[in-house]
Amino acid sequence: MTDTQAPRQRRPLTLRDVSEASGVSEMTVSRVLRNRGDVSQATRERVQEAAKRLGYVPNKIAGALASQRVNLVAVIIPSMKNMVFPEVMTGISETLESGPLQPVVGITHYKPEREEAVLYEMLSWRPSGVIIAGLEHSDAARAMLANAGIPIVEIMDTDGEPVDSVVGISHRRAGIEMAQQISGAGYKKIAFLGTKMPLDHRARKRFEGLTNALAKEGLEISDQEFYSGGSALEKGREMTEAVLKRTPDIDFLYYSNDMIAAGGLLYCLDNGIDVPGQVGIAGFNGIELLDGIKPQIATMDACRREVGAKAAEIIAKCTEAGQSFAGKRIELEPRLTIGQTLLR
Amino acid sequence: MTDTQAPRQRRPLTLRDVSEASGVSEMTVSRVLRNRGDVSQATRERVQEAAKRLGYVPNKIAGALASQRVNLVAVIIPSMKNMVFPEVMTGISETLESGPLQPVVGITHYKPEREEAVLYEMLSWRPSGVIIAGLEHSDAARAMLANAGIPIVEIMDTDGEPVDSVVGISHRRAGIEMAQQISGAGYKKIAFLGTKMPLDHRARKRFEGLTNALAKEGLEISDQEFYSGGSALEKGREMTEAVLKRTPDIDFLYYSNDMIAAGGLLYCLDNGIDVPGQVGIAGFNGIELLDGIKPQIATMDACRREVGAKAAEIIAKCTEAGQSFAGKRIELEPRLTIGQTLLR
DNA sequence: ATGAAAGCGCTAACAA
DNA sequence: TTGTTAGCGCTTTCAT
Repeated sequence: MTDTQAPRQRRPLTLRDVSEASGVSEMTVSRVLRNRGDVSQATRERVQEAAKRLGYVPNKIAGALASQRVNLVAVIIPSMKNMVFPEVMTGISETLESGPLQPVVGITHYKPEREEAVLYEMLSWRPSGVIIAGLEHSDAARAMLANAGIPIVEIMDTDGEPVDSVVGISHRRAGIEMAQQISGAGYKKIAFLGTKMPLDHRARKRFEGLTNALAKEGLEISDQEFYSGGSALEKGREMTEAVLKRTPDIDFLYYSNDMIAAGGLLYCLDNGIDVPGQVGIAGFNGIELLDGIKPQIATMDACRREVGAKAAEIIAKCTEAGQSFAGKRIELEPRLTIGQTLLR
Repeated sequence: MTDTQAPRQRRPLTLRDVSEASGVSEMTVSRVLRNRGDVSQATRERVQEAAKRLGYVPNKIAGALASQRVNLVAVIIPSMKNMVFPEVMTGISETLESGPLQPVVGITHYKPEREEAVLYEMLSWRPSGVIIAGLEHSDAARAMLANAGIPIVEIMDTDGEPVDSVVGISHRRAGIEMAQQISGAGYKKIAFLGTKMPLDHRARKRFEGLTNALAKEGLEISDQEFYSGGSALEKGREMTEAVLKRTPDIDFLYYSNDMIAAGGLLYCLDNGIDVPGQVGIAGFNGIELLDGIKPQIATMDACRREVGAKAAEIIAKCTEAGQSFAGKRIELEPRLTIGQTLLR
């Protein structure tokens, strides 16, 4: 166990300390530590040895100020409470890891005023780019994004006008496609169960897509049930029970996410309700966690990881090229899984 | 794809711009924007108006360098791929939100060398504190932590010597307590199913606690099965099938997390295996998501949210008090849930 | 209550 | 290949 015995100093070490310890100018030390410019092998080694011996850790704050380059990407998402955004984060992290950029996360709790505050906070670090969930922002937030002078990628949703770039799926289309599956399978009495939607724009758009498409087939939503907070699996059970008791002839349950759909499925199985014969079920998200549930739930994959990866890629490319705007529009195809809870 | 006409590549606004626009010195503008010092109401309003009109966003990089204060907390965790760390993050975020501190996350993928790199990276931002998962770090990482001159909180695990503070549960004790439940219920042929453990120190400690405690009762682990990657629910099924086929007289399945335990439970239910009569099942984590599964799985809560909250609190208090060391040790009590998959 | 001057620790640009 | 000189945009300190 070779301990590098750095003294427990109060004042953090600076380049000057390394410079003095190695007898080389600060500038050359800086060059060595960043692998920049031509430095002789001998000098390089002396500097590296000194830095390591002292336990020097560079100060990025100073470096960023001097170079006008901040290798941070602001990531602004509504929540960490279900797997959706952690998965997006995973895609972002994995993509950025190969380069110099690092993600910094801000959570909005689905509140526009929090989003505004978090965005302001983030922008004050002068990040190299912003990845932000959704296309709906307050006017002030949009203004900040538009004037930040850095690439902005709005993610998850493509139904609307982005400030700069957008990566995601069309939730309207997702709702429409599911409606086609449902009506195509012959279901007639359809219920929608989901989160309270005033601020969950993506769930709202799926709902709108669904109802519009059903309307074209002469069908309409026969019952609805909403929740907020609590254990999703448990809420799925409760809401399903409420709907089926209130409207016993319901023959299809469309949930706004897979977790509540799984709760609903478990409720049906427990109560001897035949799925998909008597009642069909579909969710949304393609949560990998649930792949093991039998019967497999019909769902659509929101491509969360890929969304994160593509968004990060846009920022990384812009940063490399020194551009402050990308103007890309990437609409991914949500993969439909029929599973065994929807007749075909 | 409509291109917005926003003026790109503008030089970001500085205090000087606001100063000129409001006819007040930079210093006074700075005071207004930070609510520091005495500034007349009239000046204050003029400055705020100008800042808002121009859309000025302060530069924290410069502010941090000048003030030697960086309101960031480095959070270093292994992964975002299951709900454990996002929940810890939620606890941290919620606690920090009321103050000036902001979390910055680094992911290690359970790799010591990544941990070292991420830590170095993080420390170079000169954060106000570090929250890092686990007590096992490379010598270099420990040295960096010890010499950083800021409060360090190691989280999730209390079985070992922290650099500074520690908040978590004892995984050894968690294993021991579960062993007592298992043997107390009369199970004799016990299998362990979990992640490959070389680097998952916490799962390893639970395993050790379990085997030691079982040994005292004259019992030992009769079979083991490990996995890595993939859908946890699915893996739970597969591993369970493998174990039960290989060792048909197994009467208890102890899983290293609730998700694979749920997969195992579903496998048993599908195959007409009586739980908990024929085979008992227990997991670990108290994943709220799974509360809706019936029968409810026996598990122990790792207090993830609370761990995050307490850790953040320690950093916040230290920062407020200007201290660089806390030396706190907070061992939380994992709550045991017997559920209906373990006889009593 | 307000302002002027002097850095914070580093890097860009140029000089030697 | 190495060193010198000016800042980066803000806050600290001290003067007014």
